[in-house]
Amino acid sequence: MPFAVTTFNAQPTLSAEDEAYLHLLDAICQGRYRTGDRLIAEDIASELEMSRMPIRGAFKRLAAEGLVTLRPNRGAVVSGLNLDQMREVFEMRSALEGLAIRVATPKINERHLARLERLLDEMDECGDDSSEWVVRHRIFHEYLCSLSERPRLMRQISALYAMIEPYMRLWLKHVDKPLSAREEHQTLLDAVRTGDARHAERIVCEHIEGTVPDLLEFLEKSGA
Amino acid sequence: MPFAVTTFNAQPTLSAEDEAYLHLLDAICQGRYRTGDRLIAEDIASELEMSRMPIRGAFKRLAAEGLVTLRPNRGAVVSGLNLDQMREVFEMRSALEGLAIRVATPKINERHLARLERLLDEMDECGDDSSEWVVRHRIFHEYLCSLSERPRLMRQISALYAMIEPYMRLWLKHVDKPLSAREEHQTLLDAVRTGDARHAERIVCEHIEGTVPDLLEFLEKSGA
DNA sequence: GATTGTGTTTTTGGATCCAAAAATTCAGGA
DNA sequence: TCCTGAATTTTTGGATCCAAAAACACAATC
Repeated sequence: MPFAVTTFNAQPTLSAEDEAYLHLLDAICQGRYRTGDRLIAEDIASELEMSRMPIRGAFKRLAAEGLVTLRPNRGAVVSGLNLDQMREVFEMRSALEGLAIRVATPKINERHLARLERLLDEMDECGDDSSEWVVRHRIFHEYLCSLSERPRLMRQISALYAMIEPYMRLWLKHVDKPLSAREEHQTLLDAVRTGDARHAERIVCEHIEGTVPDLLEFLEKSGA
Repeated sequence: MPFAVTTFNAQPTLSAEDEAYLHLLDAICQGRYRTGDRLIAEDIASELEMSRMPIRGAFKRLAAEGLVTLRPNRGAVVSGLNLDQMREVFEMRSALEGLAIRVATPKINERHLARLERLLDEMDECGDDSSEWVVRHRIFHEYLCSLSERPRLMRQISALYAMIEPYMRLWLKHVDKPLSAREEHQTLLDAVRTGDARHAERIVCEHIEGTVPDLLEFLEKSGA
């Protein structure tokens, strides 16, 4: 039984805690659990058919990422972001994605660019399904950042994106996404293509910070 | 018993897990646990006179911060940083502290500046005690960053500093700290004083990135 | 009707227990 | 002597158990 085994067990049977973590992460990102919701370990445990223990572990991980808040003896609640915190997260995203793109730019070749173009096309292709657009938008940004080959930086960027994802979803469900979206991303790719790292960095920063006012205005009106 | 109580219990009896976390964080930052050391939950549990459970929680928190690595079924080891990872952490520090200082600059008044000057003096005062200098250096940087009033950004910066602290300690124990240190920090404060946020940002970035080559060279030679 | 106090239920944090995985030891063979 | 591999010991991840804290319900009082 030489190599068939490894080919088969491609999924290395993720632990109960991983399963719980993924489940909760997904539910929060999709907005199934909302800001302020209390997460009751026991309920989730029986829902996933495991004991309360791995759930506790998952809570801690989520708390470390800032997605839930852990009050001593009072359990976990979904954190959510108020307007100030939202601004803060976008500022951090801007700084870190800027860095990622700056580092990535000199490493990017034609193959990468072709793939990035394709990811942009795929964003366009999802038409009115704004939820799907958010998913693909994230994939585009994360793939671009990943070309920096900075794992720790990547993890941080992903964590930040997870926090804003439910709000992005909410926003784009209720307003049309700015027509400039495709254009902006295209501009970004063009900047990357020229190989001017600092320039590309500036473009992402502007791109990210540019969406903040509109998003905040929407959230303010919808009384989040 | 109106107010005496609250005055008394200023320390809200931190949980077993918090205690474990703080103990381990301290031990790692001080270099008492070294890169690659296996952390055996049971040993630490009996050392701190508690069960293995809160230790496991602390491991998870440390893993989320990147200070330890958790291999499935094979426990926790102190992560440490190789040269590439070191570079990455400094890049991230540069981006995030740059952001913090940029946000902080317009909020800084004379009182803050006086305090910052005093913190610089305190760094000078510790003479040859390089370990103490590292502590005060961190306090200076973190106080300056904290003036940005961005809690999430602060936590991230602290986590990054925790990772490099043992190496800073090692470095400054074996080489004299650059005489330019005081000068550089003074330049930074001067920049902040002018109120030019972007300029101050550039100065911190240069300050942080400037220490990387020397530190890396030292670590390379000492074969870390 | 609002408020306070008390007794009950829920939920949490931590301890202990157990099975499975990994490390370690050690005996036998090249 | 140096490998190899089975038996033993550690160590881990998860389940269950228990005491203490918090939430809840509800009756008595103002």
